[in-house]
Amino acid sequence: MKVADLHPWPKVAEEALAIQDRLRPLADLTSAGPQAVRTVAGLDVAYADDRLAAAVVVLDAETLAVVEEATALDRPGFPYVPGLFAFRELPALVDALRALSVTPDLLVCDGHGLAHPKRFGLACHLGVLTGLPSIGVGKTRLVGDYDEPGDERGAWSPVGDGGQEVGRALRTQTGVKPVFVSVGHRADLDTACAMTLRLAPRYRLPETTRRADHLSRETLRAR
DNA sequence: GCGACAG
DNA sequence: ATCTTGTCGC
Repeated sequence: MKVADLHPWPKVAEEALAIQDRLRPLADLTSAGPQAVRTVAGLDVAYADDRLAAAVVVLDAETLAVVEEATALDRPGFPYVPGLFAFRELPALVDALRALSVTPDLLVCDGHGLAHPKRFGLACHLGVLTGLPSIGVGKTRLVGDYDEPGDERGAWSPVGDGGQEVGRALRTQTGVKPVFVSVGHRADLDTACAMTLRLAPRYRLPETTRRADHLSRETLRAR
């Protein structure tokens, strides 16, 4: 699929923050989620020494069967800084997406979207660059406060920050720690949570990110 | 000054 | 993210 050219890549935090400020207005945080989601893409990155491997796995949203996979190798071009995480993984993720022959209906990122200190996490950034609906599903909280959701699968509680609901702590499996869902681009929070639940019928994390996680690791091993 | 801090 | 043995449970 086609992805817009990346903006000049930042070298230091100051430049990265400026880019987030410039792109933030482009994120669509109010549209209803996509009406017909037939394919969903999961993205993840694995690290080893001074290398990293990005993987994208497209699944049939109905059967969760794999439709297509793509990977890309890269070197970390930016240090890990909470809040600027996207600048570390985006180049490789975009390369992997470009190698895809199909254009997925939704992107499921491992990390946050709106639930970010500047309201522009990886999911928002990737959504803006691709123009595709995207959501963020993180394993741990980055910002905000929340009450522990009920113990049953499907239970959730709002994650509030600065007086607004930036995401939700969603229990995808009974008795298991919740995941943190937030809007990225062109998708509403209800749809994001519904999709996350559909994608996680058996495990805590959605099949999309589980599949992408495995693929990124084996890509690294295969060198 | 003291914590908190996606992956 | 990654470094790592055993252990509890379905």
